[in-house]
Amino acid sequence: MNKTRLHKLQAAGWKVGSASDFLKLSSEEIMLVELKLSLASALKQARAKRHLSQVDLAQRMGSSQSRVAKIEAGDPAVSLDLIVRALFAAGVTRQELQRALGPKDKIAA
Amino acid sequence: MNKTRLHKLQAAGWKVGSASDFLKLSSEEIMLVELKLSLASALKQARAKRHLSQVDLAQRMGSSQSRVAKIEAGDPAVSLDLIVRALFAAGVTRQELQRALGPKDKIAA
DNA sequence: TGTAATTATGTCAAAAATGACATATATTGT
DNA sequence: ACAATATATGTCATTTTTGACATAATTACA
Repeated sequence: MNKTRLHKLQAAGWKVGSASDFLKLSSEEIMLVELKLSLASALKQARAKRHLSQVDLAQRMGSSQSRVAKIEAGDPAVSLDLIVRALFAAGVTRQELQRALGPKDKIAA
Repeated sequence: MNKTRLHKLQAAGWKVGSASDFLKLSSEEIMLVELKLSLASALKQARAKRHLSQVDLAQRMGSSQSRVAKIEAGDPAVSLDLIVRALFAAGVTRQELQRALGPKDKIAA
């Protein structure tokens, strides 16, 4: 998930200690991962609610079944873009997406 | 933004008409673009509110000033992942992110 | 006005993500 | 148990995205 970490120095030096810097970056990455997992979960629900198979959804979004499976499995090598595209393809509205970002994900029948 | 479109046929054929299929894909892509633009806007606000320069933010997220500029400019070749990472690096909470997804983006002083 | 700081734009090699495919493993209905 | 159907997992060539860098344009402030 990280890149060419700790190169820094673009303009001025130091700004943040290396230890807290490390922790900060980690926590932000954790937030992103958690966000993705929430949306992956929301996708599973949305797809189930509409009785779509992974193949169906893959067709709708111009992707493949295996990729849909990976999205729902929370595969780290899946972009947020793809997850959100899947949600939209599954018929999720922006408002529903917003709700899915909330603390408690309600399971509507 | 699209890929190897219209290859289809994974399992069964047809499922959706090509015309409405085209429109559907377009509308979903539009939704994604709009979402990105909203978040780009939210980032600009968040960064301004905290008096961070693009260089500051770039350092915080281990990226570069030019990339931050591109995020905020709504450059289509910027991933949702990067946008959200920028928001988190700018100190935006998940709850605030949720609000930013709402219909009206309130401009808090 | 100048000049320092900030932001915008373009390019590119390297890194990451993608769709497609094969195939394994459930799950469901008979 | 069997056969469909659905989902999971692994691999890989191609496409997309990335950070870095150069540099232009804009803004702020003396």
